[in-house]
Amino acid sequence: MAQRIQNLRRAPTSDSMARALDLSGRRWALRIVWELRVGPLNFRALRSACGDISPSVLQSRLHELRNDQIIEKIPGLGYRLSTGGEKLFQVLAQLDKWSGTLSDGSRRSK
Amino acid sequence: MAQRIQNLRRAPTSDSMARALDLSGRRWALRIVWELRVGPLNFRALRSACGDISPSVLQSRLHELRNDQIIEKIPGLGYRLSTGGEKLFQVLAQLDKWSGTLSDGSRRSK
DNA sequence: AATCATTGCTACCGATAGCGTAACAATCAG
DNA sequence: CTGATTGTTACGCTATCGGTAGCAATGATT
Repeated sequence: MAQRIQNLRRAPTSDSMARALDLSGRRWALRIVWELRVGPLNFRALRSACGDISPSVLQSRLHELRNDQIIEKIPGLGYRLSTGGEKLFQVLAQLDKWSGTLSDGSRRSK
Repeated sequence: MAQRIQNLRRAPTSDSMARALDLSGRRWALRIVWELRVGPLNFRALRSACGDISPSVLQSRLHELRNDQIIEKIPGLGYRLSTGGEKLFQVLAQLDKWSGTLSDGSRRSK
């Protein structure tokens, strides 16, 4: 593993990766993708799945995610992952596994 | 009542995953981890690697990431990924691959 | 020692993003 | 019709972010 890091030593962060990281850095963006993993959810169901996130923020994220073609809106059904979104979900599945190792004594710092 | 269709079966998002997603949702958090993949960087180098992020935000993220034991501070060397941080890096490597497929026509929406 | 450069970091403040609540029109059930 | 449920927007408030400047501490150079 130290070797793997070694090999990447000179690769600068790609534009696409910077975009992906920027996307991830918006509140609720990944959570929304994660909640859609089980199938389509409509606006209100999605909202409650995310712990009653503010509807204005949800609306923003939905637009952005649609813009990036990660989710799509199906009239009468709600929102669901696109093909690309399902690929992103695979990554999040890894994150889910990793999250189990997150130290527990970590509450918001200041 | 239409809700009977929605909330049938769903593995609820675990607390640890919610924490991980929350962490990812803070600006620059994952980018910082990503930039540290090449090895330790000191405060100013890290800042410039992230595209001259505001030092106050960087400082906050560094505290939080240290709190979650994702990075550690090495006196005289700067900041580097901890063991857990390197595991997170593996996940980000997946994200990096995925990012290549991110649709290009997506500029910030509002 | 005096000077200069570099370091990590903080202070300040304007700008933006996010939150919470309340509503709205449209649709559909009864 | 009435009443419930939908997606969505409006509003005002707070928290977070961003940009610039500046500090004290350390180390090198003269």
